[in-house]
Amino acid sequence: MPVEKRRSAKSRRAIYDAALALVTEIGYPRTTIEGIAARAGVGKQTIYRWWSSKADVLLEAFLDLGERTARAAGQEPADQAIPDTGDLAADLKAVLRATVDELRDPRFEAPSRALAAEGVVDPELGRLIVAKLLEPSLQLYADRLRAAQRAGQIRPGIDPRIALELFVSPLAQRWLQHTAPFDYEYTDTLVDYALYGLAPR
Amino acid sequence: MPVEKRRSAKSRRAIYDAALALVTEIGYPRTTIEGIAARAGVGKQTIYRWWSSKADVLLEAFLDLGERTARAAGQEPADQAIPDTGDLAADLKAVLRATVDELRDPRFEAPSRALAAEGVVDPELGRLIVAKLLEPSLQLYADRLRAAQRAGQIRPGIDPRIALELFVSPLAQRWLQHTAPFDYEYTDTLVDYALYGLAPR
Amino acid sequence: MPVEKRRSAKSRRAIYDAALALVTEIGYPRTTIEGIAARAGVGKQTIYRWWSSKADVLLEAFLDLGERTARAAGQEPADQAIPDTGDLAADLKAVLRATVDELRDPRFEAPSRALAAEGVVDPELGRLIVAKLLEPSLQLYADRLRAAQRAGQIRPGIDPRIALELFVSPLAQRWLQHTAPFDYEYTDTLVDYALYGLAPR
Amino acid sequence: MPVEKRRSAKSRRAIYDAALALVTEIGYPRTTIEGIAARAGVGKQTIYRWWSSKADVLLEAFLDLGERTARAAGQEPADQAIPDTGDLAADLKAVLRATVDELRDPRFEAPSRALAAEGVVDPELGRLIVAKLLEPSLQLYADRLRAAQRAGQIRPGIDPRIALELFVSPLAQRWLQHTAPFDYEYTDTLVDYALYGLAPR
DNA sequence: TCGTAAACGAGACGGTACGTCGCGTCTTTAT
DNA sequence: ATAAAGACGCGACGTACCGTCTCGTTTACGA
Repeated sequence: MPVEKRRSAKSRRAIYDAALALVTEIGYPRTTIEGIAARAGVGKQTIYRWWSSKADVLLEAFLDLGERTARAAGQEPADQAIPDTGDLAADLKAVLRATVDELRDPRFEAPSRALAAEGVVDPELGRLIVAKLLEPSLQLYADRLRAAQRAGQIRPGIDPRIALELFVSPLAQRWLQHTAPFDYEYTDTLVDYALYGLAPR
Repeated sequence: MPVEKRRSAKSRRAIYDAALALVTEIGYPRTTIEGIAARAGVGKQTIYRWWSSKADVLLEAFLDLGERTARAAGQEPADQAIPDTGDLAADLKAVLRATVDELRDPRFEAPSRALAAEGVVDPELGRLIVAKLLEPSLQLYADRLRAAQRAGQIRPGIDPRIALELFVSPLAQRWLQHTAPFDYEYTDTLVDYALYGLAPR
Repeated sequence: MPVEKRRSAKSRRAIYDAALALVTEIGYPRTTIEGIAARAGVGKQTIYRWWSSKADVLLEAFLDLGERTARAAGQEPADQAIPDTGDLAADLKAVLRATVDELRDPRFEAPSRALAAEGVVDPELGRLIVAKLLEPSLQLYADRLRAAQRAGQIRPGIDPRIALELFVSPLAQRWLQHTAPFDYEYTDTLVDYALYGLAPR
Repeated sequence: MPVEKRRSAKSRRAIYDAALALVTEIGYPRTTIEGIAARAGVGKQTIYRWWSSKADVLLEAFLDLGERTARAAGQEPADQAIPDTGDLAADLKAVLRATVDELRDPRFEAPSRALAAEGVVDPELGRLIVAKLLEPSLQLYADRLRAAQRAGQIRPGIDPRIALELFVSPLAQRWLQHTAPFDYEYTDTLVDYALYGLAPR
């Protein structure tokens, strides 16, 4: 990357930090590029030079936050996977409980809501979010479901990419719209319903 | 409503039409109150007098659109319900297919995406949207599921308010994020998975 | 003027005052439209709405200053003329001495230098300055010279519009370029040279 | 000049050419240092290293242009003088006609107007312009007038430094403000008026 | 003859001001 | 008397240049 060579790492850090802080403190709509630049002690042009929009800055800042958090948790970015203890229901419940915790973390809450909202309305950004943020996680679910399928714990005809939506989408939806309690009991229930269905057996 | 007495029905109509048209034509972010006023041939103050924000205008315009559309389809606003032919799967599939059609209608697409996005980020608006737009529909699903429960087609312990999320949320999520095909085959599959679960029976 | 009816007199006054003050205090190049707006307690748009450029603001402010100054001196704007005591040389010397005083007044100095400079480089503005600022004064000189011509104090073939340049232009030029002393002695000399020529009589 | 030893002659040429071309093509205010650097194929720092401002560059570029033009006309830079045929009026008229031609040359017009304007507003630059650009020419007029004085063609008491302003300043003023025709007839008239005065003899 | 230090091109950087857009409020004009 | 029309103070937009500051890369010197 000869183009990026001259890029100032210090400015980039400061911009990420400022963007995340502002979104958390005053909310996404009241966060402005001027505000980010001022808080980061950076010229506006330095932002416009490398990012195309407020949402773009936030997306990268958020991805960076994710990486740093993961690294701080001792994980290499690559070796993430859903545990496979042999008990599919337990494994899924555990992961969803962790997701609940994460979505409630105030450092994540504001930026990810903002990105979700913006992605709904800006198709280009939406595609980026799906590709960089969502897809990797969904892939992990799909992998785990396929393993369960091989182990005979899931019916052979089931499409894992659709199956995972049965618990992932309701969770996302409740979080986005805070329509109802958002807790471990809920996610546990979701897994049970999804695995065993609604109809009598 | 004595306060609303003096309100001009003609202006209101013009404002609704302008708002919906602009959101469809140029998108929500580029739709402005000034633009709506100009297009409606109305003073800005007339908008500010009755609505508190761009989103507020759009929400009411959209509710009005829904009512007019329903009325045009010959239904009284009150007697909407999910059909009950006795075959739960078939009934749900039919309703979801109709939902797919509606969400694809360009007249609905732009405004409802805009509202969904704005609601994620603006809690006050989010509450309004849930209450006025979503809740009524969800109630219909819950009613139908309860009927099925009474008929023994759904296990007794199942909570209908969670159960309905198994097919409604994935649908909503795919539509918001256009992550994958959005068609009848998909909704049919969703109903099957939800009713009969993923695990072998 | 139906268009100007809505114009705020208070803002206009504040803008004129701010513009003149800033040009005097920090100089024309460092005077900015933002600065004027801030000092006047006015939105930038209010300036851009009514004037096309910084120079345009300053020209009008300066014309206004001239009018107010004249009115404060008790004169009606219309009845300005060069005195005619019968002694042409004395009359011209008196007027030029007054001009020297005015050009040295710090309230006039900065704005008029700025306008002169800008007019040299911006033809449109230059035309305005000549028409509104210079031409009226030059006309007075021409009138006085014509009267002298009728009285036989100036040769019949002389073109008054060129003749007046013999003393007016050197004065202006010295002022603009401060090349040399700028005082009563100088202007008196100018009048003598111009009236009686350089060659022996 | 040990300091200037390493200075690149090629860059200097390119910068002069770019500066003059840009001022002519797009005008002084829209000419920028970045623009000059880009057009000259030179880094900005190379300009900042040797000149202190846009005006400074232009002044040197213009002086250089003058030297090159004079050299191209076959003259040594030093032996410029106003001809002395014994007929003062004729000599002055001839020189002023040449000045008219030069001031109309488009290669000179734009840069010299720009410098004149900037010099009015920037005292430091104004002093430089007077010293390097104007003073030498004025000195030639003063010399010629003194010679005429010695020859008895000008009254003994006349101050040549003021006398020359009678025709030089009006010419400069008309050119700066294009208030009126700028031609041979005008300059001839100026010389006549200046030499023989306005009053009857 | 070859290092080495300068000058160089390129262009990122922290800034300031630009001229525009839209906000929400307030005032005027014309029904 | 009630709106439309639109001026107002304000704040942010995205852009253009400013003058400073690294970056490698020539380039010409003097050791």
